[in-house]
Amino acid sequence: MIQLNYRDGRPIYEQVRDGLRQLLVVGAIQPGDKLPSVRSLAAQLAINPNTIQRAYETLEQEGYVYSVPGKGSFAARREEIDDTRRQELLSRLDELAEELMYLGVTPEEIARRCARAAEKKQSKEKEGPAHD
Amino acid sequence: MIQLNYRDGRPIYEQVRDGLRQLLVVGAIQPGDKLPSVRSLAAQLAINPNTIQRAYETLEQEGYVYSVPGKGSFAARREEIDDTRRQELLSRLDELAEELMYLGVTPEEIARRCARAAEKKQSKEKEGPAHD
DNA sequence: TTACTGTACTAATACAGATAGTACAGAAAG
DNA sequence: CTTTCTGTACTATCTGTATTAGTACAGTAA
Repeated sequence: MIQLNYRDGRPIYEQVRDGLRQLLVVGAIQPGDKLPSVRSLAAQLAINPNTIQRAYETLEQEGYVYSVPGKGSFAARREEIDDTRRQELLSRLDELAEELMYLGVTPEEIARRCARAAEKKQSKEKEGPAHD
Repeated sequence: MIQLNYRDGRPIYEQVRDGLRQLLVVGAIQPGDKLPSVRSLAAQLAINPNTIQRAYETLEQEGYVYSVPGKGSFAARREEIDDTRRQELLSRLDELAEELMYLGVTPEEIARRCARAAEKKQSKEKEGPAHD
């Protein structure tokens, strides 16, 4: 489900967080789906449950998941995701585009790559149940 | 010249590295220009020279600057910058666009932001001397 | 020579990531 | 109710790394 890389300089909890977010973005985990429990995922990845919990905490702050004590953690609907995450990504996009153009990449090339990513997403898109 | 933020979780040498790279990208530092020496910049920012040196090392690996013992560190020409940096940025762009569209941002909006960044760059662009 | 430059070490400190262990409360199923 | 799962909270401990401090060497230029 998630691949850890101990040689990577990034902390484990960040790798778990980014890995789970990626599963949500590509649709491997649908809105409303139940995520693995803190303890089960920790056992599966052979790491400490506290590390998993930290990853879930940050994902909950971003709005990607919500947790219910005693029940579990679940994938949120896209509409529920906090706008601050969107704004942060847009800021990163500006910096990224600016540096890419300094390196000689044309705006057309950048737009082309974004469009290609758009095609990859249109092949999915289903409806997930609400969580109320 | 560079603003340090000790509350930020990022290491100081990363803040220095990113700050210098930003100065290069926006054209505040032109190709061929001499960068402040390791010791002077360290004194200016009130940090240890070793921290500055580490920032310069990584910028040199990326190809943005080159250092000559006894003379100083200089901004490289854009053509000299290693292609691995370009490829890494393009990969990040793909992930960024994918998540942004998951959050409801349209490809048109993404392209519009990139175009705006392009306009900001066209107002500069001069010629810097070579370093041979 | 003198003073600057980059570079390369070592040692010590401080902080964050990660583990281990324990504990508590809510939810679901027997 | 009991059992078992769930998320959550807290402390203690170990480890790696960021950072500082200090020293040293070689190349460059006035």
